Amino acid sequence: MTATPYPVSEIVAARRPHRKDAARNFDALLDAAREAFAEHGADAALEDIARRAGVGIGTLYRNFPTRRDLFETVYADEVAALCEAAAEPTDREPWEALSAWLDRFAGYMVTKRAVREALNGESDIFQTCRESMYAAGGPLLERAQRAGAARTDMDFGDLLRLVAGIMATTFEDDAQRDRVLAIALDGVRTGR
Amino acid sequence: MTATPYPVSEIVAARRPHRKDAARNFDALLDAAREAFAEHGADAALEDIARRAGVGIGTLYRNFPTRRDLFETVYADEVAALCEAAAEPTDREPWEALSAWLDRFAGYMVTKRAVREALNGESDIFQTCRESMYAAGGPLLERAQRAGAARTDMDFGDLLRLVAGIMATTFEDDAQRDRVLAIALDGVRTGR
DNA sequence: ACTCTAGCGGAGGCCAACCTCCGCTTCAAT
DNA sequence: ATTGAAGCGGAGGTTGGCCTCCGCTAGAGT
Repeated sequence: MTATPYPVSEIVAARRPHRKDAARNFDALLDAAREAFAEHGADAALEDIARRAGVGIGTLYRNFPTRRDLFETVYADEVAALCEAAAEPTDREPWEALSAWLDRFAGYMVTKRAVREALNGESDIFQTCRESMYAAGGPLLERAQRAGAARTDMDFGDLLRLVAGIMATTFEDDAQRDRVLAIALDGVRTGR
Repeated sequence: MTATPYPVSEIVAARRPHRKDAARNFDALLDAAREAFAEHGADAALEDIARRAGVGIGTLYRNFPTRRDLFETVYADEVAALCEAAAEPTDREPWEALSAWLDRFAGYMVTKRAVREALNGESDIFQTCRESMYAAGGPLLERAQRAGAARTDMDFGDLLRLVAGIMATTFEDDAQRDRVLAIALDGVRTGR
């Protein structure tokens, strides 16, 4: 529970209202939106989100004047959590540490696909998210590369997209997804 | 131009009307839909598709009573073309032949993402498509495996999803996409 | 306790896309 | 050439999500 170590964490904090009831509604809306986007994709009905959160549609629009606003905030909130996960100190092997974080990243991406494609890269917030993400996860790859455990002709962006792409696909079952992800990561790993 | 070598080819052929004007409209609608789906995703407006095709909305609904019908037919049409590409005889090395076909597959998937996610696996036609696809492309992988050029602890389905997932993601530029795809395929390749 | 203001909620107008329906047109079989 | 049936198209009713607006509620400072 450290204080906003990444710029992306500020994005949500800055929007959160001060009054108690308003803050509660804000949180409820964010939760409801996350859930609805995961379930129905990017074009989930805003009225449904308000209903899930137990607030009026007016309250939703006050907090998030546009659909895009809501997307951005949900997304930033997720990314902030992910960054904090990467920052937690670990005593694991370089490859293990990287691979464990990628698993976590993969888990988030399963539900975040819809949001990502809706914002489609044309957002300021996107830039901030990317920076925070790189700051948080990049060192994990670099450490693995220095240890000779990961190929050096790729960068962290390549790696994220590789994993994100695989997670965005539907598989027959989780076993197949894991198998495919493992094969792809075999292309990344060196030594061993 | 051989006669419907794969079951999937029958799907479209069976729907195509016999009267000359009707057949022309059917083809125009399919083209327009393919284009619209690639451009606007799965929720392209049907009225817009009819307009592109230069036919009335009534004609669209007569040929494709539901949105799903249209999706399925467009998708089946694409898959049929892809299967024919795999069946063309080649004198290339096993790995080269596989890899070249996967490139073609990748190209199709770029635009087909929307359709795939809309049908979301819950379609009879999907099953037929998969069978034809496996019949067409599976031998390419098997040949590479027998030649010791591809790992044997994966099947053709794993491979397709690996490629499909990567192609479904957005990249900074085509170079990054190619780089990432190459890394992933390094995980598949053996020997060399 | 009092006040005053930030915040609440949902009725209702707007609009865009869906889909039906039916009078007109065009094909092709005889 | 005739004719009847297959096909055409788009007007318009229907649905459902979007967003505004304003009278009411309840938090927080004094």
